[in-house]
Amino acid sequence: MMIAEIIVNSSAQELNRIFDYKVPEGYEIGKNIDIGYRVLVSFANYKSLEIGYIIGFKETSEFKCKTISKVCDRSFDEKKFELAKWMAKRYFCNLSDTLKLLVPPGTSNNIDKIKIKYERWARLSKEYKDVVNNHNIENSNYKIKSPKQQRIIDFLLENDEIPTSILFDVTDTNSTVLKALIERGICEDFQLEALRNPFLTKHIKKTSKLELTQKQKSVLDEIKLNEFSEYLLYGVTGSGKTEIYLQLIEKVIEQGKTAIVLVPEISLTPQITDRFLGRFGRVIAILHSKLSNGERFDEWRRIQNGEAKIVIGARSALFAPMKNIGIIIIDEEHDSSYKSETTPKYDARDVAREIAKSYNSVLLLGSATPDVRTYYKAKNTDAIKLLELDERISSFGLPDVQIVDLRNELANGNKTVFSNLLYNEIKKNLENKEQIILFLNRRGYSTFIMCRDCGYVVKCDNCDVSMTYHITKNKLMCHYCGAEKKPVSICPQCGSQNIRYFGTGTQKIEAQINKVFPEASVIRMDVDTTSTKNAHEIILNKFRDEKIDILLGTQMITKGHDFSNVTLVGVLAADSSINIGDYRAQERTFQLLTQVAGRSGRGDKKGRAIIQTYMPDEFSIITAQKQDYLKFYNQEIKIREKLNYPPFCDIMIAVVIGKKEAEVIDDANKIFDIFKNHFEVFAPMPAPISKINDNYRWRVLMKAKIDESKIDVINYCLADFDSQKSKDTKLSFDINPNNMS
DNA sequence: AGCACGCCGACT
DNA sequence: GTCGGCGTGCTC
Repeated sequence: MMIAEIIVNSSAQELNRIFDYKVPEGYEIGKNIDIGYRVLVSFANYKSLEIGYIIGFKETSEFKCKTISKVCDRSFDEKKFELAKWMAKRYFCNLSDTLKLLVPPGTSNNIDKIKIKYERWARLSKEYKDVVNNHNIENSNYKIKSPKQQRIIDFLLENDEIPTSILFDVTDTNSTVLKALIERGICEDFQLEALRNPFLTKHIKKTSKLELTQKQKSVLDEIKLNEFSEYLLYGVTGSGKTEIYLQLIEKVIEQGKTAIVLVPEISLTPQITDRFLGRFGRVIAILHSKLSNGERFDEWRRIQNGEAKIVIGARSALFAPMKNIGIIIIDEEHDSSYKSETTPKYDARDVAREIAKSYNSVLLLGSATPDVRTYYKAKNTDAIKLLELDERISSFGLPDVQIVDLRNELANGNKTVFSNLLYNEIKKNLENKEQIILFLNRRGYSTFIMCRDCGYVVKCDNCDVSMTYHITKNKLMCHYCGAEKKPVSICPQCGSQNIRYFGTGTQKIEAQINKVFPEASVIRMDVDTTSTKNAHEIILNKFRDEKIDILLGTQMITKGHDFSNVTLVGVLAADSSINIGDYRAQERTFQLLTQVAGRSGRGDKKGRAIIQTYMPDEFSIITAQKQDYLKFYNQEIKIREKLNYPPFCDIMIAVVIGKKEAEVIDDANKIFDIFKNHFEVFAPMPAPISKINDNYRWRVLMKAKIDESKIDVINYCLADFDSQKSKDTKLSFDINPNNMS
């Protein structure tokens, strides 16, 4: 009697354990059943069968076991299983939550929903071909009178087998004509598995290896394949990082290995995928959130059967069923999309490191503006090797960046969103038929209080963090230490009463452009205009091909696009990212501004960028003007050290969520009591968004330097809390989350 | 979690 | 009487 150990597909904490089931007759381990197989089992008194995953076998069980109802496909191998176990522990979630990542996305809850797609093909019958080969057509009963039928036969003689959709298209016929031929025994039709193609139909220029500069060559030589090591490739925008990726992957493929390339939310960067497609063709699979479930399923299958050797995708592409991974590349490694905000709340960079270790392969992080934590680690430890590319390949170098102090504009009576300088430069570009990108960072919902005369922003006395206005309490609060202040109506710095909260959206700007520059054509790109499939690509292609004058957008326009005719970039307000109430505010501002400025002057003309701001003295803005990452880093790291922020510690955030505020507060206090014995814990306080969907949210913030042993302590504390907590509350727990909840 | 069982109040 | 509200308990 063989017993299989099974994890059921439920994220309920209570069911986060192994259940034993009998293996049905006729199954043999290693042959048609193994660790990683997906099964259907009868579970509790559920009406329908439950999905489960086999994670082990044994001879006997202390329970009287039910038998597995159905053995499905194999979802993961043992290496992936080890990874799932590691992740469940490292990210404090159920094994079923991490196992779910290993099956094709969209199939974890319903296996039968996605089906293999079939396509109808046509060919000539063997009998007919025989007759043709013996030149007996004229004498046979296969003589054709209909010209349409003749066209199909001629085409099939040329092409052997062909999907009917193409056949009908080329020969201008239809299925009735084919049907007649089939009835006469001349043609046959058959079904073939079809793969859905996620690429927008377009021709991609085949590209070949570029000649590397001396700097690129030495970087390439420093990366040693076939052993685990982690590298940070710090290279200024336009320094040729992508070509290094391409040549590394080429080497890896030559060795018969595979490669994973992560990019930030891939649908935003068609240019990167085009470049990979142009070099490698369809050995590339692509995985991202905008794919339909069917497309994703097919890409997954192409990877599984070995047809695809290179995967490009968002963070979840790490879990594609690749074998023999030779390199993992994470482009724009500082991007926040690499950190998952939903369970399991993993950081793709940590998971990638774990995978690279298990395959003895290389992890390469690339960025022009590395995460301060990554750069610190590369600079101060042996864990990451630092590689640098400090020259832009374009002969014009980095764009000229000018800063406009919006306080002066206001003082001079200019109440529009365009400073005089930006207005004039836009005019110039419109006259010269050169394109413009305008960027507005509308990120976040947090409002902030600022003096329009002197630029003063209310900050917490204890932390270097701007304070957020809480309307329910009518108070300003610090999201880090919980300090409160009364809202100010008079500027404490200059005494002005001209105090306002800010928030302007791209739509408003679009209307203003139409008014101020009626002669210009504008295309807007933000969440509202890119909800449909391939919308990003369509908008960007339109901007490029139809020579639209101005591209206006949020974050999403900053990533990896290469428009040679863009010579002016305008940042309408650089402040909104500084005042987001987060210790990473300066870092994000610097990254954003550097990236957006880098969009300018990528062709054969010198680029310019204009940054409008109320805070021209902020070091993130000053260093972004010179695009001087090292100067920014050196200043930022000092502040982080002084205030004990990452990389000098890690920040843990526990949020208790529930309908009854008293229970929520009670549980938040329990968290505080349990964790205070092991960590530096701040007193519970309402989360910055204190109520969502009628659920109260209280937050407990902690600081600690996290290592493997601390992970054990946290797991122990969480289990302790779980045994004490109210049934009606939920806990969200995350280390170094993107936002402070 | 998801589902049934079971114990009390309101309604044709 | 019984329909149905949701509190309780179990899942190999």
